[in-house]
Amino acid sequence: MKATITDVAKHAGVSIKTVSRVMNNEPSVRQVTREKVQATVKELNYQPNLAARNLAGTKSFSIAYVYDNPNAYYIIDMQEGILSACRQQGFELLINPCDSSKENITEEVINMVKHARIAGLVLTPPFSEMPEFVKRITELDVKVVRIMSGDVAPDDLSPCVMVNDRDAAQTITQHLIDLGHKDIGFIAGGAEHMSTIERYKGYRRALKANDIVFNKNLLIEGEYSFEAGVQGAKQLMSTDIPIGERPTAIFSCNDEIAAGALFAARLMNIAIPEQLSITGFENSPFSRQTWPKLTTADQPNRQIAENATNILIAQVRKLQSKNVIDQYIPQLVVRGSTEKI
Amino acid sequence: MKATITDVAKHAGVSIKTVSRVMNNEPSVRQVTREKVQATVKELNYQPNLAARNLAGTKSFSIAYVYDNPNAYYIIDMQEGILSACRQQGFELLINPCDSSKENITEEVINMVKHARIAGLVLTPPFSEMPEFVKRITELDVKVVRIMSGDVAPDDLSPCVMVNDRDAAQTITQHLIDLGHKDIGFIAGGAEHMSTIERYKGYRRALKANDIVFNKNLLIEGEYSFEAGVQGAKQLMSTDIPIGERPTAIFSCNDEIAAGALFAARLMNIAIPEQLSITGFENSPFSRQTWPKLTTADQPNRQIAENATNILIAQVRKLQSKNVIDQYIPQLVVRGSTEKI
DNA sequence: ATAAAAAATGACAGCGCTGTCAAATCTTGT
DNA sequence: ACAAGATTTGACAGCGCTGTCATTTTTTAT
Repeated sequence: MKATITDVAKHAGVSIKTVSRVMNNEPSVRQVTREKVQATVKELNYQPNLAARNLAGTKSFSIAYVYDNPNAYYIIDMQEGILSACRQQGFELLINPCDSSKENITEEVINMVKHARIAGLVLTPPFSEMPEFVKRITELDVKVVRIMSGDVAPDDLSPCVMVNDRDAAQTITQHLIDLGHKDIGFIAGGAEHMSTIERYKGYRRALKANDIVFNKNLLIEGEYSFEAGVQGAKQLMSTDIPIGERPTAIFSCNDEIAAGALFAARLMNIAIPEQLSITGFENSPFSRQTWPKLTTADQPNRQIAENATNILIAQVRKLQSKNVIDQYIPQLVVRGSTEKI
Repeated sequence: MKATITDVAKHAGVSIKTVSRVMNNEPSVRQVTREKVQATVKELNYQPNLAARNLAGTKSFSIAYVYDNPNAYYIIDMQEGILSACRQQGFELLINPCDSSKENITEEVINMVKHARIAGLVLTPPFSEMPEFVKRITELDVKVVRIMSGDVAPDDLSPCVMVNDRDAAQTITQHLIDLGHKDIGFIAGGAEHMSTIERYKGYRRALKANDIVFNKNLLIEGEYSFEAGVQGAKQLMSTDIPIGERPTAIFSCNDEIAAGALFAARLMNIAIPEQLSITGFENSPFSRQTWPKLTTADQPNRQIAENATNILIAQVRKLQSKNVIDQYIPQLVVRGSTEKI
């Protein structure tokens, strides 16, 4: 029924070992032989049996996705991207929900990696941003790829796919400035997230580029939640503040915060976007579930994950030894929550 | 390093075949022998190698989760429940995001099942509620478990874990009635979802039980979205309707709709819960991200999925041949969005 | 107690592949 | 043209387990 390596070998008139060599991109196969085998593989639609490979060889064809993130939409997107790359390359995906705040989480993941004979790990925040954790993992005989916020890799421990939140945040802020806003509030996410730091830097950079003096009263420290958005907006738009000193726009560190800010504005009878522009970040379903819909920044999570996984697999297969660093810049999506002043 | 079946056999003083029999719960092993082996297994912390099992045997130890659902929170919960059961029972989980509206999705899934030699499938809505699809799948040599809305299984094709939305909806409605509400609006989800039908039935049943006449002007057909909630609430609370005829409470078919309704109420300057009580369903993160927080119904998705998977695995291992039907009733969670009239 | 039937156990091949190592073939320099 | 070396190819064992079937042990019937 399903073609095996023996079938391919017979059809191609070579030994199974030669087929094995071709399938594993090993050297010491003449070009003509290689092509002959590859043609047969295609003809018979041969796909190596993963169980047999894992059993026979010392190599592994398992990739694990270790995650801990309250944002289900993000996880699902990532997972599907990773899965897509794995399927295409004949790897299997093991998913591993973990609690990153757990005392001995590092040991736990290390055990898992050893026990399940994992070839590579895909890491997203917060794991990708835990230096000690990453260091310990990379000391093992496992390849790692990190997806994280920033423009350059923090070290050379592994390939990285960087999400340039800074540039994207600058673009969003510039969008507000272009609309005539000068007093732009900033509601931060949790300071433990690199993304918050990066987005803040982008915001500051845009102000600077436009010679707008930063007003620290417009900065609200918060966390990535709806509630924080509500509180932040209330604080920024408080009636205790003279009208002229209230911001005319609010940069929220993500869509959830923005939704909260929008909500608060509504409570305070502030018209959006007429009296106040609000921006989000992430282009999550949230950003389409508000009224007006949120101007935000879109990052193609699925694609980022697929790309990262391909980089990881290239390392696992030793096709690439140096640590590739890739970068994505989230793109501005203009919707109804921002308007000219 | 890791114990193999040979190690266990040697330690226990039996042949590997006997160990194999014990591991697979096969008959023809004396009780004393079985216990001796089991003790050794525990002592050496032996776990059968999945790759070898899949390779050698005709049986499979792979469970697949086929899903298609826009609600990421639901999927993540389900997935983690399924994963937990699989881990405990030595099965592996393959995840399979699919597009249920695709023309030939049935063929696609069948191919996948055959190709990957899947032992069992976990199905959630919408797949679990597609009779033709389920029928085709169960004709294969694959076990299936369905998680779906209802109180009794629609047929005997597979074991089912039923989520009794009807009773839960009745409880929610009763809660509103107990608070003194008589004019209770109902904003439906998509009619293609069993859950919508069931929740509607529960709502009607509660009215009937309290001798409240159903007013069809209070029924809004919608879909599971924030926007539908906004529109539904606007319609129900329209100023075109004489004040006395507007509802004093709204039953929304899920939290997302409820969040929309809440939003609309805010727009119309209707105080929640003073002037209008609103209920959700599902106890999703949504229900905690509104102000006031939503009164809703909680279903332990993770646990439901774990339980369903255990039932599935029991079938796969032939420990259970008749189709177990289990039932969960979502529980009322009272929060700030409902109040005495 | 003994033969026949039933139950328990084990020997061994083989699942599809990779790793090792030996054999065959091709290059190169003279 | 030929040996020495380099490259390519293949034969075969074995990964850890299950399925088949033969063998041993236990039970049952006489």
